[in-house]
Amino acid sequence: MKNDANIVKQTKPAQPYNHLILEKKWQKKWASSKIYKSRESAKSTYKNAQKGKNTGRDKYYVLDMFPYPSGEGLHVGHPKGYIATDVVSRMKRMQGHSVLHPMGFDAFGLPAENYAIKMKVNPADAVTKNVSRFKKQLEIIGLDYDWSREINTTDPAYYKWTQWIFLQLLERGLAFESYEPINWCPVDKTGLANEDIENGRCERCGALVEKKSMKQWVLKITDYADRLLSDLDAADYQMPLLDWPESIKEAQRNWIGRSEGALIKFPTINNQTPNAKHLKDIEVFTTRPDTLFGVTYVVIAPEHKWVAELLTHVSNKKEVTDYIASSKLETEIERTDVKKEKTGVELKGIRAVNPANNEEVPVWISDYVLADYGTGAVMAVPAHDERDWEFAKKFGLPIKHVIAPERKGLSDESKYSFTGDGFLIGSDKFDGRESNSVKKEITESVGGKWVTKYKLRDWVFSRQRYWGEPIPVIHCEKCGTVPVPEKDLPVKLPRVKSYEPTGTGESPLAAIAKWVNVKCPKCKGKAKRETNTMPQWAGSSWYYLRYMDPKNKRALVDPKKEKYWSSVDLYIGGAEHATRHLIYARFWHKFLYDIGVVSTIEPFIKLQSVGLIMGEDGRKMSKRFGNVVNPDEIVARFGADTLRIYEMFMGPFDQQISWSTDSMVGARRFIEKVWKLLSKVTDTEVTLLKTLHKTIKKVTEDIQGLKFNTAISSLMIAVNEIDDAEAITKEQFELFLRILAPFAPHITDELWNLLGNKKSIHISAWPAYDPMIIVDDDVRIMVQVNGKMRGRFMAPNDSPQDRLEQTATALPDIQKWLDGKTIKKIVVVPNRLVSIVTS
RNA sequence: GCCCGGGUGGCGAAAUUGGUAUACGCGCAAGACUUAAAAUUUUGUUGCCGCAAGGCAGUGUGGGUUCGAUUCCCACCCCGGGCACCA
Repeated sequence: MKNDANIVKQTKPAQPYNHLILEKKWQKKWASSKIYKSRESAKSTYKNAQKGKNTGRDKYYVLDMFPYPSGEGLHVGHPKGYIATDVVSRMKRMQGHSVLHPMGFDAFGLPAENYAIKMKVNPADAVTKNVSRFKKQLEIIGLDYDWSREINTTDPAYYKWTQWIFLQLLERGLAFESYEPINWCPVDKTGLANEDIENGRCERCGALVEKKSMKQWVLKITDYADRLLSDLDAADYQMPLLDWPESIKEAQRNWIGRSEGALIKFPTINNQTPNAKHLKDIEVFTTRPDTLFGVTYVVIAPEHKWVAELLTHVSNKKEVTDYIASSKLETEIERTDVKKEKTGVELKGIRAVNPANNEEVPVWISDYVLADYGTGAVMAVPAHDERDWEFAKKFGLPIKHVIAPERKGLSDESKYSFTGDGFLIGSDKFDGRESNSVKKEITESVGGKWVTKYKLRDWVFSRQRYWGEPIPVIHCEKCGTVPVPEKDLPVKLPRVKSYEPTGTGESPLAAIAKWVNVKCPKCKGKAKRETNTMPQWAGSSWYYLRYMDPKNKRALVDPKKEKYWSSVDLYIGGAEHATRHLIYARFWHKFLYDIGVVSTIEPFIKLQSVGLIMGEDGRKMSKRFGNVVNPDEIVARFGADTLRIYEMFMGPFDQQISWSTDSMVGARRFIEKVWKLLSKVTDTEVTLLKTLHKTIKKVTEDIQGLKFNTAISSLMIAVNEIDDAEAITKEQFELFLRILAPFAPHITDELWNLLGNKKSIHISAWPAYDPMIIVDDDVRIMVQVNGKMRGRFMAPNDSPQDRLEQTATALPDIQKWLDGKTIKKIVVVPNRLVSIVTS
């Protein structure tokens, strides 16, 4: 019936769909016609922003987290995010935005270096090779990147500016040398930042992390802790509230870990001498100063310098030093294990004085107190803190209740520590007060200070590895640490034969005398270069700015002192970067804002995380499991358009999902159906307009909202309806092709071309829907009786309520249920339902 | 332990944010085409009862609010993620 040749006047003979020929053809055409070349530049972005209140409305900067080019190449999961940005970027371009959609490579760092060591090649050569492989793999997917802006973090012209930013940090005291013990990975043989550790293990290799004291460069990210936290929720005059997934915001909040509390000084005395000589003050940090009267002892972290200072007054020196030594041997994971039994030693001969009631309490050292949080010492209130409770129980220390859950007094007689809020008891003049309301008052009464503390630690920035940006600093015997003058940047990483980590705490660069020994820039005397390199995250902390320069050459600082570098409008990548890359990049961006280089306070306005694609077996895709699916093979077999449709249709974009090659047939059938629609194009007017306009609305909104799966579903519905119809006009088919184009760029450009269009569909205008066409003339009204669906009928749009009531109650299907009952109430929802309640 | 998500057919998932639960796709079953298979195509596909019309149940579990709850509230159970001896 539907193939009746008398009705369908074909414009073109049907030809078989050959994705291999067709996709290659269009990829070549796009490249030669340069339709994806971005006109956007940092400068034009800035100028656009200056034009009016519609800041950056014209430009649209959509960015993928750039990959590090591993030797294994891409698997089918990697392109998911890239396809998503591609879909958005294509729609935005068609909507008339000046789109910036670039790609580059994050090629410094441990993964690249370890791969090179394993394969026994120089990392620089491995990177070059891997990058070209990655690019080939990306090209066949038909992504609209502007490759003229490609960047590579290992390019000296690039890392010159990574080094430049370091120098700016140094100049402002935000980069400094530290000798504090840091986390050390014994396998990768390098120091690590707090962010590089997962459950006490090296995030890269899984080795147990050790503590090691050594000279380190550290960035003072903690100076930005408050802004990194508050700007997650702050809208600014020039910047909307960050449109980020709540889970990532929350992960950052947890990571930054703000808490408010009191600093309180406990004087210590030597209680062996007759007149109790005052030794020094131990300052503690507590979030519960309301429990101050319940303090029964004080604990200091064993490695704290105060312990060493007090040691001469301690009568059990040996015991104490033994404990300090043994706690040093513990790994981070042993020490911070929640379930670990408490250990500790009392500093005998010393007492601390509770400033609230002048009570003398013992002083202990224990590794349950962390040296690098708060002040490294705590006041212990076993009655109201679970850790202190456990410790007190184990060592038989007194427990004193000072908070009662209810006003009347203790409800449960001290069987456990009560950590909730309540009413003060045994607290002198504060008795009866509500615990929460009295914190600041108690703090003041003992001369304490109300402060804010963060869990965020400063960023350990040195790596004792070869493959990273050299830290641009020179150590002079006379002048000390001297920054490399800006004119001498970049400090190039020398090409070497041996680049394996030494494990000595020095980087392999230290062995290259020719490179290390330099003249001091200040006094021209003998000096040595800093041989540590920057961590993997350095280059990626500002790379999005580099893309904004069309020629990739402009200095990061504008000669005219104009700050025009801006933000990314949409940023897509893995959620695993929540507390690493995304914190570091925000930190650097804010710093660059402070020194006048960027014009915005946040780097990424909208962020979306990609859900991982797992192997068919549900495990992470990995060579190890043999479950890796290669995109090249999928593209060869099914076509890039099919791969794109499939990956976008699999499920909600941010959700983790297992790959299924079998399920790809659905996407392929859809593409083939679209291909066959060409034979339905005719002059005859048919009633598809409403369907098409509804689909335009849905697809436009869904792409905007990154709901690609439902966008494709509505495209499928449209195809099915067009297929069921007898024909479609050229104009209507063109409407459809244009909203499909972002998802399936090759086949749509081919069909667009076959319909007689000369220019690419991807630079055609995105269709607008007509709200008048979308409105339904008749709507379906449901009828409920006592909350159950009992019937339905059609009525003109916007029918009056009484009219709907009448029709509904008169329906035979409904009469049946009303028989013998009286109507108590009728609820009418316009254009939707009539709900009847009977007795 | 604390904090974020989430739990819907055989499977991946939809649901205008309080208004027809299961759209779209996969799979499966039956039919058509075929010597046959693949491909294609048609029909069906939440469960139970029924020849059917239809009825009853049904969105992790148990309660509640409402004419009406996948959606809101309370309690609990599972799954994923973040933080965690952070005082």
